[in-house]
Amino acid sequence: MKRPGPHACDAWQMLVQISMSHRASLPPLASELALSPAQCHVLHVLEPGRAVPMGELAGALSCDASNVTGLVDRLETRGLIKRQPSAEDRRVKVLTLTPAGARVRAQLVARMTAPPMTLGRLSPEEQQLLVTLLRRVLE
Amino acid sequence: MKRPGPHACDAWQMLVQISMSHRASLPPLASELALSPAQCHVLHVLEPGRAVPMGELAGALSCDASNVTGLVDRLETRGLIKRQPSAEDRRVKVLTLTPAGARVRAQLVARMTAPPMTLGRLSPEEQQLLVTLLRRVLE
DNA sequence: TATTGTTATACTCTATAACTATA
DNA sequence: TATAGTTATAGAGTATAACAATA
Repeated sequence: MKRPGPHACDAWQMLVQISMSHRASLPPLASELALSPAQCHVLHVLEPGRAVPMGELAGALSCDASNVTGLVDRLETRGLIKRQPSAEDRRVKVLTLTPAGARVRAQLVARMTAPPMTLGRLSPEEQQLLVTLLRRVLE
Repeated sequence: MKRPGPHACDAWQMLVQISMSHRASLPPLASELALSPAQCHVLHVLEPGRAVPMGELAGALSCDASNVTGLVDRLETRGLIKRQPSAEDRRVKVLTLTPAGARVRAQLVARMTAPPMTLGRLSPEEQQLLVTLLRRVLE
């Protein structure tokens, strides 16, 4: 892979700016769904139909495994996710969304991805272009 | 202002994706500087040379004022920021970075905005274009 | 022996409610 | 009377270290 390139810093700096303001927008959004920001992050990682080992979740959240135990406890108590021992390796427990959890996650994603009005400053063609560029950055 | 537009959802969805993965990257980065993610957010808001009232910080973080008190307490104890009563309204306390705080913030911003290799997938011209588009979305 | 997840502990983050000082 | 910030309190988020079960 090539080096990031001359304008990569500028571009990334703005993406970081967006990320930080997105971080600030999460608490009120989470509050509407009676979730914490951390719980939102868990639900965002747990895509419907996917079974995620607890250790993998810890990796996705960049947090300690002991922390995941507590997060999962609370979400499981609320009936949004469930944990089951893995068939192959019985040390592992895999997480899946419950139907209720999938509904809450859908609401979460819908609100989280409601585009801000400022995107309207770009023409449809420019928006399409932005999508194309970001898609390549994300893979 | 116009409505967001047809491709705004796609674009914003990808920006959210970037934001969530950026959220996951913050804990290890913060840890290197012996900070918490919340403290990083405070330092990020406190640009060098700017005096920010505590209430304004609470707004920028979307959190309660009582929470800001604790965050500021700990950062002040570490000598990274200082709070002073405002001259105009003595109920208000304004926050500024100390020289040490400015240095830590500079390190933080430098590491936070180190562009990921994936930006190298775009040509310099495309990176420039991305910068232009994002700048207009950000204002 | 090494690894996955849990528990115990301690500290930080966070909101709510009551309070103080100022306007 | 209203507002900015603090304090007290309680619960959630988080890491470290010790532990249990499994590999």
